[in-house]
Amino acid sequence: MPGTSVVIAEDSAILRDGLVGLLQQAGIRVKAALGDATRLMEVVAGDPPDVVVLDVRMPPTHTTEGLEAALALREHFPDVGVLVLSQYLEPRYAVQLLESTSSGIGYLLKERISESRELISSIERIAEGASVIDDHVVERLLTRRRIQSPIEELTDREHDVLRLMAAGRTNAEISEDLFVGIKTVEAHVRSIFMKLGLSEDQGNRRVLAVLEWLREH
Amino acid sequence: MPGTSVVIAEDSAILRDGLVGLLQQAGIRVKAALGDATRLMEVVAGDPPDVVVLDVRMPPTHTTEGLEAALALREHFPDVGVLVLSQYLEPRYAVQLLESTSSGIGYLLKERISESRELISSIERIAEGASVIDDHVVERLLTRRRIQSPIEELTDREHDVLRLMAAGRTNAEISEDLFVGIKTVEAHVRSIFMKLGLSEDQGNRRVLAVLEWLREH
DNA sequence: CAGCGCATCAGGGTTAACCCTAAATCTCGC
DNA sequence: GCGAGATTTAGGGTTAACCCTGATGCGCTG
Repeated sequence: MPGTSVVIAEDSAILRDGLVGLLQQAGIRVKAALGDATRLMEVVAGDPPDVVVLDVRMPPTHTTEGLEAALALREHFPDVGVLVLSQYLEPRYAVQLLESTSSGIGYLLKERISESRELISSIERIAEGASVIDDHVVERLLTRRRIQSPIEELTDREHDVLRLMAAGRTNAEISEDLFVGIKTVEAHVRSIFMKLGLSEDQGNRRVLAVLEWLREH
Repeated sequence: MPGTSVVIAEDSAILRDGLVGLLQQAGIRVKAALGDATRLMEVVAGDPPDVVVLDVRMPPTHTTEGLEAALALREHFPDVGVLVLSQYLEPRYAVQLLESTSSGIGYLLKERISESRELISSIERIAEGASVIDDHVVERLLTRRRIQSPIEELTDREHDVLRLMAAGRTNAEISEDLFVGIKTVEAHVRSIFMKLGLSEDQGNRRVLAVLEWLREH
């Protein structure tokens, strides 16, 4: 697949340089290599590549700029593939990407790209319209669905209470925080325990509920 | 400082390639670029560079291979500088490195090397025998010393109790686990609260103690 | 040896965290 | 409107998690 073209957006100079080198060596044409996402849209608009390769976290806030850029790209340029590189295992981002579209999307972990062949083939498959998701991410998603945390069964209010419990607040403090009675908080707490399967007397349920909450956050 | 020579050990092909490119472009001679630390010692022994640049986490276990390699290098080749690149902020590693020697050591965060100049100058300063520590790491170390977690003040037994508390066990269960009386566990718990500064009646002390424990583990 | 910290536990408190039942709103979809 | 679920709260329990005081024995150190 000679002639595949890409635009890179990656803030780390080392990684950016490494990507450019690897891709060019593989016969892929690098149209641009940006250090942030601010000018990404206009660069792509001016000279659309086959695939945009970008990092999830980028300046200025280093949170989800890359992801937002990816979603915006898919909206305005559906024909341009997007390969998101992530430092960590963040299935939520991958899910959000997959929900936005169904093809021409990739989500790979940087660590996993020990073999440059993996990266090259991923880009070429995305250019062809396929989707490439890191095995680790897929596995996590599948196991999550199976052993799904019952924490998602909680209502909004119960979430509020559990969040404050996880912040180390007492029931009395939580009732003040939420402007409700202590009895109400107790009722929510009991409901939380039930939904989390902490019914019987084994272990400190309050701590166990907090641990469960922390596992998801 | 023309003629500075380095050996690179970095498992990510992208980063490794990027490093080689950046350094060569800056006039630094790259004697070797390895994907893991297994052959690092013999490569360095065969043709000692001025500086070895390596990642903290590397195959096969991706834990502290890089760090151990760095310590081993300092021991056998005190004249060879070592620059450790870390993905995350892990002050412990930096401390361990600093304790092993006092010069020719560097510890930088990958994210921080947005400017390649920073990397180049760091390598050259290390080649000259200086030490380079990332500002963020230094800051964290200093603030840690000041607001040092009082969790280290705990005795062995108190650690046992807190660990079980963090596992969601009740006092009664802990007393069974440790083969002591409930009153003993209660005494330890009270002592833990006091040492962690959770004396006042604000917040659920048990949960807060667990959170403190989790922060260190 | 005298002192100190640690670990152990008793006895006797207080209270926050729990359970159960019951009931009043409110919203929402059918 | 009517049932379902969410949210709210009362009243009246039980218990685990706490506090305080005091005591014993052990090992280490000055």
